[in-house]
Amino acid sequence: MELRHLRYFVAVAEEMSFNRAARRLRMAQPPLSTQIRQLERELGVRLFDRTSRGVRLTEAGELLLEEARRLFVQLDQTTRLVQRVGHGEVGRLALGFVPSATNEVLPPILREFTTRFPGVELFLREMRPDVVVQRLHEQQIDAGFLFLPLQDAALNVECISREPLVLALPETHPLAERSQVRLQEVSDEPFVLPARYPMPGLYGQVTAVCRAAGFEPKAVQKDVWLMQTIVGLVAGGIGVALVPASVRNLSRKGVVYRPVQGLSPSVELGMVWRREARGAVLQAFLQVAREVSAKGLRAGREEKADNREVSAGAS
Amino acid sequence: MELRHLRYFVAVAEEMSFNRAARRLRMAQPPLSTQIRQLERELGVRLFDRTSRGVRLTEAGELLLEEARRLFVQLDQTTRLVQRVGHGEVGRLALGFVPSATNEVLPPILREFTTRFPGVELFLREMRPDVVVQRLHEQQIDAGFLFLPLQDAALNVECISREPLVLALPETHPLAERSQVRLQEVSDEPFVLPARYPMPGLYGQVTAVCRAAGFEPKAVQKDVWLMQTIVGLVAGGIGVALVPASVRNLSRKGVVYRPVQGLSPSVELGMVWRREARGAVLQAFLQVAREVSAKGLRAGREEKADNREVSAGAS
DNA sequence: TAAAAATACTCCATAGGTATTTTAT
DNA sequence: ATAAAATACCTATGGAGTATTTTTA
Repeated sequence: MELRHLRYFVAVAEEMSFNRAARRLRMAQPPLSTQIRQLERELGVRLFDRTSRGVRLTEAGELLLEEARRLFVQLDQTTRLVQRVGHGEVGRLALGFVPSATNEVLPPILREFTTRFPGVELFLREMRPDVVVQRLHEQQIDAGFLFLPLQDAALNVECISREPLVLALPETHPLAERSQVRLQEVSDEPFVLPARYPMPGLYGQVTAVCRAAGFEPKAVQKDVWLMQTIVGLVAGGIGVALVPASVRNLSRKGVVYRPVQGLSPSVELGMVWRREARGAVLQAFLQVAREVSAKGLRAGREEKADNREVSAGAS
Repeated sequence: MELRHLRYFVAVAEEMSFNRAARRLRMAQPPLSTQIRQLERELGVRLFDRTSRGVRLTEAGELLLEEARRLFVQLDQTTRLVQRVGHGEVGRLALGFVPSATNEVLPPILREFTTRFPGVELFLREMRPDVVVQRLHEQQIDAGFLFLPLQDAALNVECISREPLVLALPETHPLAERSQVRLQEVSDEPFVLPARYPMPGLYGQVTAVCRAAGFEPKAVQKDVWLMQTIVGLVAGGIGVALVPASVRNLSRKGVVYRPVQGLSPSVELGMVWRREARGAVLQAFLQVAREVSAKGLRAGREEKADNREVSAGAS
């Protein structure tokens, strides 16, 4: 039996006539008769009583009509749902990310994604970057956000935002007067340093930048996990810190942020997922993230251009 | 989409391989690939992730697999049920009959039918013969049992049992001594006569038989509806009556039944149904009734043969 | 490189069309 | 006599087969 048989059967049953049904099905009457006979033969049951003016359903036919309609409804619903799932419009998505991702990057992505894919159930979990990688391998999360670099053959990585480090100073600090500083000027200051994980990440960026400026940062406090904590310590006058520009969004009282002269936007927040992952929901999310991020990076470049002008004016 | 596509899809999903699935489906691998691609294209969704060792279902595929299986189960149940209904194994059947039908004819038919078609819901209703005809036309009942003759162009009639009239006598009646009587011997007796309906029926039989014997029955009581009442009146000594032989099954105290010499089994109980009725349940019932009745008639002939011998011995 | 799926083509089974007959009112 | 379905026969779409290439782990 094929769906064709049932479609034809329903048409004949509804039209109460082979001729009219054939017209409705855009086909000739004889092949329609043939197909219905095939169906009757396969079932071993007469479905219609043929009279000289049209046809009438038998009891078995009445039953089959009901069931066939139900079946087509079910099939229709199934196709719609399969399509929605296939297009990533329905499903679930688990994300793991370092808290800093919520400063600038994640909110607009999530806003756009939940708007465009309201059928997707989101599971959001903040976690340390090494845990992000671990959970990805364990398939506990579908994608993650953390500071680059990251190398893992099983994972795909895409830079989703790029920003410079800025210097966080206690507002009472002499350099707070300045609109811009050079890194060498803080080479002897005590530094509050971010946590080291089994990966370069932000700590690597900070130390690399300092080394490039010709000094090793003196840690007054290290392995601080949250940016919020870092700027809190800075506000307390414990020391200074190099933090991603987006941390300014925290706008902590008692702390000022100053651009560092000659520092390129080198802090990259990356989006990470399993290389072999194929889920449509994930693909849809990646796509949305890319689009939003493209806007963000464009805005970032414009901002950076503004900065240059400002700094040029100030210098 | 055709069921073929879903069948193939389920096979591939279950085998996790186009090659194995093709083998299971007794077909070559390329056309299988083609059909699956057709399905994917029609749905606009990838159902499998192809790898170099086999395939894996996508999320959409997982969903479709579940739904397709459910759909096939539903289809299977539907076909079975349609077949049962088509063969008259499931359904309902309403019968109307004159009370006399329960003396001999109906019980074995019903016993056989309910045994062979336990899925059929029976509605039984005793009614006057004219009401049987009326209810048939109104489609309130599917078949009826009543005394013949009956002519109605819209109805089919089949004789289901044939029996002679016998003479019911009060046990105190002089003729009760005899093992057999001639009809002329009761030509002056008062008769209890059955009811006349707008049809010949039993009343017609009785009067016809008497007229053939050369007299008109003197009615002491007429229009009696139930055989039970007739024999009750006979037991009360009110008169005699001619009743179908099967009435002897009532075995009313105070009444004896005597065969009437030379009387052929001319009382026919008929099975009646609408000529255009096509219901499978009805057809099945008619068939069973015919089979049982055939046995009954055979038994009847044997009994009659026995009677002849007895009467021959007694004469 | 080896196993699996995709592609390119060929063929034939059968769905569908045309002409006609049969059937039932 | 007429309207509808069945039958007979023909056509051609597309499902399935064979040989080969492409892909990916």
